[in-house]
Amino acid sequence: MSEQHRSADRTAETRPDPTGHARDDEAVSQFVERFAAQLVDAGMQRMSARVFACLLASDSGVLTSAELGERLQVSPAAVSGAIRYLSQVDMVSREREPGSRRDRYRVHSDQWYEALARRDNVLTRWEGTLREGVVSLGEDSPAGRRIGETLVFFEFLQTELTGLLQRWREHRDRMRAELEDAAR
Amino acid sequence: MSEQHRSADRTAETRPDPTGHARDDEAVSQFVERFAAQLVDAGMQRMSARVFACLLASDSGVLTSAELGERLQVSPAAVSGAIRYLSQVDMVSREREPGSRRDRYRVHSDQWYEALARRDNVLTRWEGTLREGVVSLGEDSPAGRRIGETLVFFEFLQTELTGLLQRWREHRDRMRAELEDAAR
DNA sequence: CGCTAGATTCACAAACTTGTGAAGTTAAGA
DNA sequence: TCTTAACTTCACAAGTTTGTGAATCTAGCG
Repeated sequence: MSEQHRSADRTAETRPDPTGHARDDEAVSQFVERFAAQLVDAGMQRMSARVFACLLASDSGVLTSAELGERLQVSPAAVSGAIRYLSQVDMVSREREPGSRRDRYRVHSDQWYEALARRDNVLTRWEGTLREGVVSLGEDSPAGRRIGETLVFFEFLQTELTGLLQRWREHRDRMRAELEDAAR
Repeated sequence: MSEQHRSADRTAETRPDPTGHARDDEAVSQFVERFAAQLVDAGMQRMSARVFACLLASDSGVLTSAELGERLQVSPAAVSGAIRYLSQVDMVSREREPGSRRDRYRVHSDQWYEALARRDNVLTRWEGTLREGVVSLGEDSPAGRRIGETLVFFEFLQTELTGLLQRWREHRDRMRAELEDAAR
C-alpha cells in the first residue's frame, strides 16, 4: 500500500508544525463530533454530518475514504453512503487521484453560501403547498387568510435571501482584498 | 359530553359558510398532511408537525386536545407530547377554557417571525463551537483558517437577520395599514 | 487480459424513535 | 370533600434508521 496519503494529515496524537503549532487530535476530534452533532440537530444525517465536519477540520480539505474511516472509526460502507449524500447536495466533490484507483473527497469552500442558496428551492416548495392550502381552505375563510399571511412571509423571505447573498459576496470579496493587502 | 367544542370547525365532509364557501375536509386534510411532511423534512418531529399544521388550517386557530385527536386520528397521549414540544418552542400557546377543565391550544399569529428570530440562538451556539474549533486547530493552520471563514459567514448571517426581521415588521405593518384602508 | 485495490450495494442486526393503552395526577364542580 | 373529566406519564410494541460485514462491481496496472 502506498504511503502517499499520510502526507496531508497525520493520525499521531500531536504534530509539531512549521509555525510552531501542534495539532491535538483529541481536541480536533471533539470539535468534529460537537459540530457534527449540531448539524444533526439542524436535520442532517448523522454520518454525513460527521464526514463533513471531519473534512472541514482537515488541513488539506481533502481526505480519502480510508482516512475518513480511520478517523471516524466507521466502515467503508458508511463512508460511501455519507459521501453519496454529501455530493448529491454538493457539499463535497469527488476527485479521482491521478495514477491511483483511490477517490479523494474535497470540501467546497463556498459550501455554506451554496447551502443557503439551496434553501431557495425549499422555500419555493413550501410556497407551493401554502398556495394550494389557501385554495383548499377558501381564500376568504379565516384559516385561508392565516395561511395566506404565512405565504406572504415566505415570499418576503425569499426576496430577502437574494439581497443577503449579494451582500455576502461583497463582504467576502472586500475581506479577501484586505487579506491580500495585508500579505503584501 | 358537551357539544360546545364543535362550534368552531365541523368535522362533516363539507360546510356551507356565510360567504358561500364550502370547507372540503378531504382537501384540508391533504393540505395538513402535505405541509406537515415538509415541516418534518425541515427537521420537526412528525406529530408536532401534524398538530401544528392542523391548528394552522383551523378557522378559529384554536382547538382542543379531543378535536386534534379526532382530526389526526391519534391518541390523547400523542397530542399531549406534541403540544409539550410546540409550547416549549413557543409555536402554540395553551389556554384554559374558563368554566371548563379542558385546555385549548392556539397558534401564534407571529409564529414564523418568532421561529426565525429563535434561529439567532442556534447561530450563536454554532459560532461558539466554531470558535472552539479555531482554537483546537490552531488559528494559523489551514484547517483553522477554513473554520474561521465559516465563522465569519455565520457572524454575517446573524447581523443580517436583525435587519431582515426589522424590514419584515415594516413590510407587515405597511400591509396591514393597506388592508385597513381597503376595508374603509 | 487477468489481478487486485478500492468503491459500492445489500441483507441484516442493533439502536433509536414514535405512538399506544393504561395507570396516575390534577382540579372543576357538586 | 368527593367525583370525575381531562391532561400527563410510562412501559412497551411497532416501525424506522443506521452502520456493518460480505458479496459484487469497477478500473488501474502488470
